[in-house]
Amino acid sequence: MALADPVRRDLLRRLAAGPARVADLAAPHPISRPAISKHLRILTEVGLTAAQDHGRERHYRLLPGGLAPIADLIDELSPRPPFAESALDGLDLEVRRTVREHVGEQTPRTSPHATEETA
Amino acid sequence: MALADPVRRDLLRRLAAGPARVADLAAPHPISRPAISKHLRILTEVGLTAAQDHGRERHYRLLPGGLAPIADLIDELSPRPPFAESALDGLDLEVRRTVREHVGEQTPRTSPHATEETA
DNA sequence: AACATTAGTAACCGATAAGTTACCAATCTT
DNA sequence: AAGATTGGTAACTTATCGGTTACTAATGTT
Repeated sequence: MALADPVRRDLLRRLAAGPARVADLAAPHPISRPAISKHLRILTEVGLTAAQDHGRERHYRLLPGGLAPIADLIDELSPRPPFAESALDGLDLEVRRTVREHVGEQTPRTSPHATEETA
Repeated sequence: MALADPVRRDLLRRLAAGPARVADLAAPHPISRPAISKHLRILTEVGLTAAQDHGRERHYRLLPGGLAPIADLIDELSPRPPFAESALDGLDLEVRRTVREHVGEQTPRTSPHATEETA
């Protein structure tokens, strides 16, 4: 994903404040200009930015539409209206939990990763 | 970023429909179960999911709050109300463009990446 | 008690990604 | 026209990532 890289996110934030030349975009970053160039290419390829040449400089700007796919994903992952099924699953879990509770047990296993709750 | 991987996005979509066991989460994917385990660890580390043990099975569920950071980013990148500065930059670009227009020029350079507009 | 099932860890491998330096092209400046 | 500025490409290096197989632990089943 294009948003995966912190440098790229930074570039986008900068561009959210308006178009900018490559040199200006690169300035705040400790990495080489070719590296910035690559990031800009990636952002452009996925439709998040676009460029316009003005003589020897190139102005990049944000294409807000490019965010749509991610926006879609996040609300696809927000079980807002129809959390009916979800609620049922939760009920199911609750039932099983309650049942096991009455037999008495602990759950160690091989130090599982961040199991937080061991209901 | 955790959302960078398609498998992970799939797991999240599945979990959006309610909690699930690891085996069920792994089933639709052609990759090995340890690979799924890794993905689940990553998702859990960034706070997108959580797990509960039920005997020998482990139920993962979505933690909707985990999406906040990305949600924040996307609307941070949406120059909605204060696009005043942006508008000014655009104007500036337009001015320079217009000026150059009257001198006559083409812009080839070394086959730049997806320059689209060469105003 | 023996076996099957569920799931995590360890160690390793190949591909990808992000960075570097060196170089070139085009445009502006003087 | 010479030199400086701007920005992209090429080739390479290294670190990270996603995957694999082999193994182990714990729980459930018969």
